[in-house]
Amino acid sequence: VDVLLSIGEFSKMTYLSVKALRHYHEVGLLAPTAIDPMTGYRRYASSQVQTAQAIRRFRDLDMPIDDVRQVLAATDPADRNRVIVQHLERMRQQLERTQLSVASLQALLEEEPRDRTDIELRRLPATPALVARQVVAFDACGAWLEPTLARLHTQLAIVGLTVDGPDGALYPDEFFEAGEGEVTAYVPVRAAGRATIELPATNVAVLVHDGPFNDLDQTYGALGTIVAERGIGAPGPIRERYLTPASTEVCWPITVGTNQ
Amino acid sequence: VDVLLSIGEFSKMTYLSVKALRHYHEVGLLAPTAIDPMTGYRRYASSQVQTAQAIRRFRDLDMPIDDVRQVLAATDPADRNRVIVQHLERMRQQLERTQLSVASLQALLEEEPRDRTDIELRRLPATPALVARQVVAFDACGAWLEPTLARLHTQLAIVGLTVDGPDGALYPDEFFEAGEGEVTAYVPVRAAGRATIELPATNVAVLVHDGPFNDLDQTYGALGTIVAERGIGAPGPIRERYLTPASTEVCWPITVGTNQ
DNA sequence: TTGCTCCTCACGTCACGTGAGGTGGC
DNA sequence: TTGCTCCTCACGTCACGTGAGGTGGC
Repeated sequence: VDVLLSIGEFSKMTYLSVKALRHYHEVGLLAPTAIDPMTGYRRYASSQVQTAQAIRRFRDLDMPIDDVRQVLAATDPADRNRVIVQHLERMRQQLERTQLSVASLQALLEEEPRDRTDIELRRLPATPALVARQVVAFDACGAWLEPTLARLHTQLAIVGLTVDGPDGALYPDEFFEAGEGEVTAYVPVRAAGRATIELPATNVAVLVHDGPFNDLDQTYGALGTIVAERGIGAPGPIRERYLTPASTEVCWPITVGTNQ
Repeated sequence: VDVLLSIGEFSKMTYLSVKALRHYHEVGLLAPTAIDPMTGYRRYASSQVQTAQAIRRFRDLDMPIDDVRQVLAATDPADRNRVIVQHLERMRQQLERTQLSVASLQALLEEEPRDRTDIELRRLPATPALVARQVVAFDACGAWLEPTLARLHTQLAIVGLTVDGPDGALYPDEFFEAGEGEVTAYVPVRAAGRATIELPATNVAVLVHDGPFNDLDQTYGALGTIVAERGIGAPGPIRERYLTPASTEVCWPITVGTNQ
């Protein structure tokens, strides 16, 4: 037996507010089974309770409405599970980042800020490298960079090139200023080959960052401040060189060379 | 030495997008140190980098801008820490809820839905009780209910009244339909006293929920469906009775008594 | 008849992002 | 002069919430 329920009854049974139900109808996520042609009253079938509860649970986990729509539309249960698992995985990563972020923030609030003056002016020579370029959002960068560098190393092995120095990446201004930009991940190689590109030489101010990536902003702040104080800033992408998992060189473009 | 930075330089040093910086200026969260009167160009002092980075970290944790403003405005470090700790505590609870929610969802997707027909029609007699009423949002209810019932028990002991049955709460329709409503938490007592109120008698359909609170929606769905199928629904608040930590009676108001 | 439930429509919220159109500095 | 950075202003986005003004059913 399938009864028709008023929006109020349906609301109590699904924990969805009346406003939310009307919204889901409007955007086509969950349409009532029947609509009274005279009064416009929405009538929901009791068989819709399960679907509505699933919607609420996904929304509680901040799954976007479009994704929820996909889950519900998937006739193939494999498709459905794929979307759900993907979202739960994103959630898990999000939780992890949040926890790291909280820990880092608490440490920051307790510590004295370090005075960083150990910068070095250096000329980065032209570097042949295997590269990968991609427009990446600021928040999505970590998740992109790691597998991409791994992939480049695999390619290197296949082509028979030899690694010549630490991995790195170039970040253009708009990556920071607009929150999205074309990032270049690279692995330097000993000899140029068909698949390689030459990164141009640049003058940079370098500051080494030791510790978790979450605190990298501190090094950017310190380095950028020193460059600005000396008035030696130059246009061009910022480069990061990943010396070890716990140590990163931040290279800020400047006008003068090492001869200063 | 305190240099003035363009919005683009400042963006790179703080990981805040230019759009975000302009927004923070507009809402008065972070004003540039100087504004070029001719061009309108914003100039940020290098000493503002720390503040801006703190803002970004709080915003990364979804702290509302108004709360961030409070943190920054707090001259008293004790005040400041209180706001931060409060927010981190909210974050922690949020994470916990999310994890429970994910686990519950995964279980739900694997299990067969149970067919619940073990409902009982019952007349709840008029009940003298010590009560606490409060307008509570749906999402904030759990956090309110538990300490409130504990407080009522403390009061009881002081006044010398005797508990007479399990704790409970009344939830009016708008609590579900608008996502906020005046919830009544109560502890039944043996004899009415100056501090007690009598809950009126009602006829209800009862379904027992066993298991985590996260799955309570399933019981609401099943019970509401049965009540609707039989066409015996009546106006009035829904009552929950907390038999044990793992077992809750959901009582849905109906028109008929136990004599059906 | 009264109160209750439900309806639509327009606008608000939050924290920005998008994009048009334009200007200053080198 | 050209390209680059920066500016304002108006509107869009997302998932609803708010509130006005009104109607049907018992």
